[in-house]
Amino acid sequence: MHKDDVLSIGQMAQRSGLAISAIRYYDSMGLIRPNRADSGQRRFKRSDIRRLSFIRIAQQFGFTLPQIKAELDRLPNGRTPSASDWQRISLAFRAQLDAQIDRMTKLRDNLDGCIGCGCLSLDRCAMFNPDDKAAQNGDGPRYLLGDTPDDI
Amino acid sequence: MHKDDVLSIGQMAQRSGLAISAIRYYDSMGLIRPNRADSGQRRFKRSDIRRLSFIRIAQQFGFTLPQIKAELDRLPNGRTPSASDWQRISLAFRAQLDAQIDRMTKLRDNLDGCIGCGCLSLDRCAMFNPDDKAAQNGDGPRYLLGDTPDDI
DNA sequence: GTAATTGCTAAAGCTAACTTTAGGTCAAGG
DNA sequence: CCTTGACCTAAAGTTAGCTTTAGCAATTAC
Repeated sequence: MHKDDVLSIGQMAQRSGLAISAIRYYDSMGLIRPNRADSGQRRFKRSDIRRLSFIRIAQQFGFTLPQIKAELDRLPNGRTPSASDWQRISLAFRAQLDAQIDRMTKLRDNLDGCIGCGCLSLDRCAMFNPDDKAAQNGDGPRYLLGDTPDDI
Repeated sequence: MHKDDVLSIGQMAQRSGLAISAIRYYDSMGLIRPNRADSGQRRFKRSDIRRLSFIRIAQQFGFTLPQIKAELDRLPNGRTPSASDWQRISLAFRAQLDAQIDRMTKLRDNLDGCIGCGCLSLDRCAMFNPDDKAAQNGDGPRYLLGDTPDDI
């Protein structure tokens, strides 16, 4: 009953939907640590499928592989995420996601204000000057969408 | 009065906040087409500052340089975006942005449902199975966060 | 028993959007 | 006159996250 609990890399690829090369890459990065057969072939535990799923999801949330590795490394004894681990981790995911949505939404608000506003000054336009950098460097007013007399 | 209307690449970098190397790169990609002095140095028009600003903003919206170039190329005679150009273009931006926000929001909804749901099946969990791929490949039920008897 | 499949490693290649480096030109200041 | 600084090109390097290639070993199928 425990013979089939060990999976080859090809089986892992099938079950996870990842490419074999990707799994090997994760191994090289230390995100998974499969055992090795005497021949040198990788032998995965079933629970490693979960690790791979976890990696894919974390990537969707915009985390880098080093960040994901850091999260996995926090789990004692290299175990795969349990339900309570998941709860803690998902809160971090949620924060990351909220930040991204927030950024996008602000961008959209700026854009919406900009579409109809007719504001043509680079100094004042929130779209072209989101963090007010241009307003600080004192190069004088510049024009964005309207042509300055000199431009014509 | 028209002497200062021509800007060197260094002045462009200062005014746009971009690195000189980036501006040269955009030139090599055909996103800007500055004139050249007899010496070979690039001579920019004031309105090119607008083109650079445009590039930066479009990038924020997730467009690639080839896409941005395509948009700029649609402007007759290589002119910089006018107010009405901007209105048309910003609608495309808006669509792109909405799609991204939508994607993120769906992800967040999945996550929220997942945090508390205790759903441990890879088959049914929306988070780990967003496009129902796993449900199709008939590998039988697999477990994600709960340990299968065999895993212990 | 042999052929096909699967696995292994190390190293190079890929994409995007640049930056860095190396080597050279040109205008202005002291 | 000479040096400094801004500019030039072509080519190589960078980062992330992989994939591809080359060359070889082990496993599986018939």
